[in-house]
Amino acid sequence: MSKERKNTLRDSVFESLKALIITGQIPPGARVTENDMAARLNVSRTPVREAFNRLERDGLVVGRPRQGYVVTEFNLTMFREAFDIREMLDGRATELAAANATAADKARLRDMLAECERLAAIPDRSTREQFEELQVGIDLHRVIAEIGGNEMLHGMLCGILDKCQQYVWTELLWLDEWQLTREEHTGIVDAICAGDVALAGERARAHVRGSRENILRLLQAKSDYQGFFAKAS
Amino acid sequence: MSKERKNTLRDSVFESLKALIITGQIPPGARVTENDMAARLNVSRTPVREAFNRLERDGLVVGRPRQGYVVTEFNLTMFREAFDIREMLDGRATELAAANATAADKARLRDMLAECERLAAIPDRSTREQFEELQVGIDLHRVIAEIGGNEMLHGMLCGILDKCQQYVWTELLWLDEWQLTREEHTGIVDAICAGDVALAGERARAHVRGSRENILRLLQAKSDYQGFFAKAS
DNA sequence: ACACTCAAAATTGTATACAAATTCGCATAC
DNA sequence: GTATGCGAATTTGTATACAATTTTGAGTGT
Repeated sequence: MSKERKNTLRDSVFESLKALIITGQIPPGARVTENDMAARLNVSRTPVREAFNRLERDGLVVGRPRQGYVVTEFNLTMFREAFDIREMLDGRATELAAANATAADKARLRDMLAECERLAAIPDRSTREQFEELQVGIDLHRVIAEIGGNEMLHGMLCGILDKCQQYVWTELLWLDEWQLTREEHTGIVDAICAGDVALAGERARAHVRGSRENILRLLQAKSDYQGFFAKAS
Repeated sequence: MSKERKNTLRDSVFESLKALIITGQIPPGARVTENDMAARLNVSRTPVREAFNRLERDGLVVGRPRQGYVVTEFNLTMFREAFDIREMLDGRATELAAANATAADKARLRDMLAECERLAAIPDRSTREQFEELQVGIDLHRVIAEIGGNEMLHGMLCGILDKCQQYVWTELLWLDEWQLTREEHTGIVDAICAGDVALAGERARAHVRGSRENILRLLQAKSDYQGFFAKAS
């Protein structure tokens, strides 16, 4: 049991599995069985099974009756769907954040930006440090949604961001574009701090659109992306 | 086992419980235990337990460790949150439907409108028939999202609509306003059939906004709504 | 060499047994 | 009469046993 963040085994198994999937350590298309995971995490099948249920509900795995579970494979269509939704949710959440952010909230966002800059300034950084910057950058959006105050919206956006994180990290994408991402994040936080609701929302939406187009362009530039993306079923 | 729509007990238990909750037969705030439900549905605790997990993930029940589950209580804040999100999702889904609907899709929507009209024309209709009209009216939105083609958006909207259906039906609301609802639904379907993306989206958003304001007004007119709505925690 | 059959293995679906934690009530002390 | 403490009952958390179904592969017949 490498991670035990929650009280119940079910929750810790869920978090462990989600992390393994989102970070690509268990790649899309990989078959995962209850027994394997139970043995790997030193627990019985029961909590593993319940974790699988939640993962399936979150769209991270798909399971067919009596045939086992497979980490969700994604194709360009699903990618576009996710980013289309994320544009709406992220835009709205950012508007709410601009309307509601307290001084403490603003400081928290600035701290996260500073952490990104710090990680970016490390020369010849490792994959681990690159992943951390990606993580903080995505967490920024989660925190913005939290600040916005709509709990339901926050929860939905977190689910979408999990998928986006998996997409991006599994493909190890756009390492040269992170500078642009940091600038856009700064612009969003600036607008939130200024309390400019419309500007913050539009910058967030533009940021998501830009990320989507950027990633799509890079994916199509990769001649072998067919190997990563599942064939459309 | 009154309903067995799926292959697995877990799914049928989930559907049964969801129906009981959405229709208010198990009201918000009611305590539900695994043993009770297992006995009531003549199954063991295991499938009941897994159904509870999914219900909790969908926000229909809340469970605290070793304390049991309670049907989610809702307050005005959560109501506003849900309708705020629904306005976005429903609007976008309707735009997509207007862009993608085939002739068969359009016929299907028209059929659903006709069914609403038929149910509305019944004189002195029973609660059962009123519920059916509500059901078809909400299913109309589900079908529109399905036609839109964004699977992820469809799934998210269905979850929100479950909550909205519970809100509305539990409160037995706005029986006199159904005529207006039918007219708005007709306007939405008309725009979809005409392929007018912008108009369809705007009509859908206006419809959701109108429903929200309408329900809020009626709720606040009820002097005793405090008895139905939980105190803000 | 290929196809077909059947049995065994793998895997999930369900039930049940037990453990741990919380809640509730009753008895007792003051 | 009230408060406190302890134990029984309730309820979920976890593990394990068994059932049902699908897949796989070996073996045989042509």
